[in-house]
Amino acid sequence: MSALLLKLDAFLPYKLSIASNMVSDVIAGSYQRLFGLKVPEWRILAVIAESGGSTQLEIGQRTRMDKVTVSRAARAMQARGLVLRRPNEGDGRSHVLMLSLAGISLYGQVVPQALALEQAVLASISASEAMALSDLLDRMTLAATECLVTQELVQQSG
Amino acid sequence: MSALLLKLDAFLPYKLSIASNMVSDVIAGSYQRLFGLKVPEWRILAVIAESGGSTQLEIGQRTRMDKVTVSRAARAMQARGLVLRRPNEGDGRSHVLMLSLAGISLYGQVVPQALALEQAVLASISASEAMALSDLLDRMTLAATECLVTQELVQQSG
DNA sequence: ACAATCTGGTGTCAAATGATACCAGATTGG
DNA sequence: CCAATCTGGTATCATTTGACACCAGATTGT
Repeated sequence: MSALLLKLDAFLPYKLSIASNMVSDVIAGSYQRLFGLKVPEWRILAVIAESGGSTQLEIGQRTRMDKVTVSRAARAMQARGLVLRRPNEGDGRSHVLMLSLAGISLYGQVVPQALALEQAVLASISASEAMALSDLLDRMTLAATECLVTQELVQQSG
Repeated sequence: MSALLLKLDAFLPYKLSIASNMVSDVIAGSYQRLFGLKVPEWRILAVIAESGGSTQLEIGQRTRMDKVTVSRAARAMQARGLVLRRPNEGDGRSHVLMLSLAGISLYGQVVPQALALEQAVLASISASEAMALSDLLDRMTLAATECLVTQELVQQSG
């Protein structure tokens, strides 16, 4: 029928999207139900816990989330008492976000759940396969990033 | 600091999400720019082209898109003259969506572009690695689907 | 030091997405 | 048959998401 063949089920970007959406649904649903956390919120929790303290800018760069998304999620978590804002000594415009005791405690509950979910999703995948998958995802991310950059250049000149 | 260790950068669901979003951005941007097609629209185009004719229900099941999303995208494509609606002889409630000549023509342009983008994203990945990736994504999708089902059961009984 | 510019963060608004209610046609049971 | 229920599809509404404008504070050049 068509000059070139395209089987949607074999099209990798499509499969990647389906897999990611499925996994995200599982994770998002679980965190929402158990902890009342949305995805941006739990990402912020993770980043702050790892770093010990970050500005919103750093969080955005690290997680590739929009700065508006970060702003909203951070305020919600502050309102819930999970996150504290300390003035940033180096720059009066930004603040350093840190976990409160409640935030640390919640993080302690979230981590085992996260690892359990990861195990569930990787149920049928061996450790070496998981490492290979991780590497392949990195390479795809890198290649896609380069595509995006050149696209944006075209956008500007066109 | 934390009882259990969680490195966000090594957390596979997170990496999967990042990779998928990057790739989706590349594809979505390209199709929007070149053909004026949004992701749901191009998926519908692909499904109809492969099947030769589908109802919206079939498209939704096949692509896991919400039926509302399918409905809107199908109407937009009909308005653009890419898609025709024929009454479904077996069921008066639904219609069979088919490609018009313009739709077939557009599909002919879209397919090579899709394959080229796939190649670009897979630039640093060998054919055998791509097959392995495809297989791993399938298994993750399956595992996540099972998780979702059990979650929904919990939701109901709780 | 101060004018001009730049940047982190937030408010506002528009577009996208999904849940719910609803309608027309189909199916089932008496 | 026809009443009751079910299902494909659409309209409506609430929520989420991102683009843009804006503000306060920082940086740079003279």
